[in-house]
Amino acid sequence: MGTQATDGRTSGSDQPCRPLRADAARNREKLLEAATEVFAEHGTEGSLEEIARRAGVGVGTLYRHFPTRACLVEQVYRHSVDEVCAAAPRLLEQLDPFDALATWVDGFVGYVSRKKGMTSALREAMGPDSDAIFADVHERLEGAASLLLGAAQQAGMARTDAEPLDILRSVSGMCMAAAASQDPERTKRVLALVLDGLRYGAPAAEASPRTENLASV
Amino acid sequence: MGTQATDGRTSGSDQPCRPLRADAARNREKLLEAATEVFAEHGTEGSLEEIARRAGVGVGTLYRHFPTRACLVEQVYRHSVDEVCAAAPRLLEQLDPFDALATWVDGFVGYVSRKKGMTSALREAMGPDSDAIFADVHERLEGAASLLLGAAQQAGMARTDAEPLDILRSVSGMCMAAAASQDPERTKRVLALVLDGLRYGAPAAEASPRTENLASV
DNA sequence: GGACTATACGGAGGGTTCCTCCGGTTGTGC
DNA sequence: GCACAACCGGAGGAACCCTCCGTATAGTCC
Repeated sequence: MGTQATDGRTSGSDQPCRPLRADAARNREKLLEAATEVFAEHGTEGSLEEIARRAGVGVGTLYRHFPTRACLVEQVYRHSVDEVCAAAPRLLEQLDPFDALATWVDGFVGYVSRKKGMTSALREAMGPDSDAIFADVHERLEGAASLLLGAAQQAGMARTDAEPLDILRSVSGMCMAAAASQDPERTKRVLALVLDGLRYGAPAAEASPRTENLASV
Repeated sequence: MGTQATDGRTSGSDQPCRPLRADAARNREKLLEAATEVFAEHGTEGSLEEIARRAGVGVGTLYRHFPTRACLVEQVYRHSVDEVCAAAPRLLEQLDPFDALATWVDGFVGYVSRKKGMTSALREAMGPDSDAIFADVHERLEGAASLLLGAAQQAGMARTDAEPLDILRSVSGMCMAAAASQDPERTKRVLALVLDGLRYGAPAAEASPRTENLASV
């Protein structure tokens, strides 16, 4: 559930201040989860009191951890990215390289749709400061994609002329378009298409499409 | 002040229902103006009560005319487009073709910066229905630009290989970038640059840049 | 194990905004 | 000039925002 890299303080500053007290850390985690839910349902404008309620915590606690709505949005966003990135090496241990890639991409779709209004909310609230966040996130996502694609390529299960950014771009682009047309079925179809395209022309090609067996969203 | 094409009912449906009563029409207009102001100042999330207050009208009246925030945003948006489009032929009567074009583009800058958060607010609130609005608006804007550019080209005052969409795209793109960098001076400079570029290579070229005398925003 | 303190918690409360509802007012057609 | 449909205003209940402070507890030192 929790990712190992998320027990930092509220802000991005990495000053070595004393770690959170146990109960505080617990509540922080619960708040983050509740906020993820609420933002997914109602967008970034969802009620903060609702979030506190779902986390089983008073509003005061919420405000102490995240003094600002933007601050909360940022942390939820980072948390979401953490999870996606952390999944990459884990999947690689459990599945064969191509399936790992396919499953990861499926998770990435979830990430993209969850982050829906977050980026614009962040950009609006933090101005130019947001650039640093996005740059960081971008880099980490590319790293994860690179890891998986590289493995699939080395195993001869993905064409060698594809690049990590190709995947990120095409998938996130697809999600935007699909979100606009409100059609989850289409998302699935196009996703399968991209993945098959990725495999097409790979050295070890017995390219019978079998991208159906994704864990569905 | 009012544009001739704006006395329609609240929604986009063009059913020929009886015209608004005189006082209602007045109030509608006042509300639209107030909303334009408030949205420009505080974005699409500006207070509705504040809008009613500025229009010198009760909230009830506001809600009767515009049952939904999205509805109000849409009308303000359309109203804004109406004004920009209606200005084109008028300018063409009053000024020489190139000055008309330059002045219009200057007004267009105002429009772009005013519409700041509106498009995303609309898209969010109305989903796929918003596409029709944007298509319509897009077409009308291109029509206006085409009228002015055509005239300038015929008069030999603008290069002939430019197209209306070039202007719309470059100017609105410029505005976004400029808005991000919070620098109105830069906007002016870049705008002058675009306009001079438009004139460069025109048949009747005594191309001494004189794009300074724009009515400033 | 017990006591002490920095840290964290909860929720009451004052202010703002949202939206609805209905009694009173006014424009319009006859 | 009259009657009525159309319109107006703003009170009021609900939801939300954010702050503040008395209370509870985790961590530490003896």
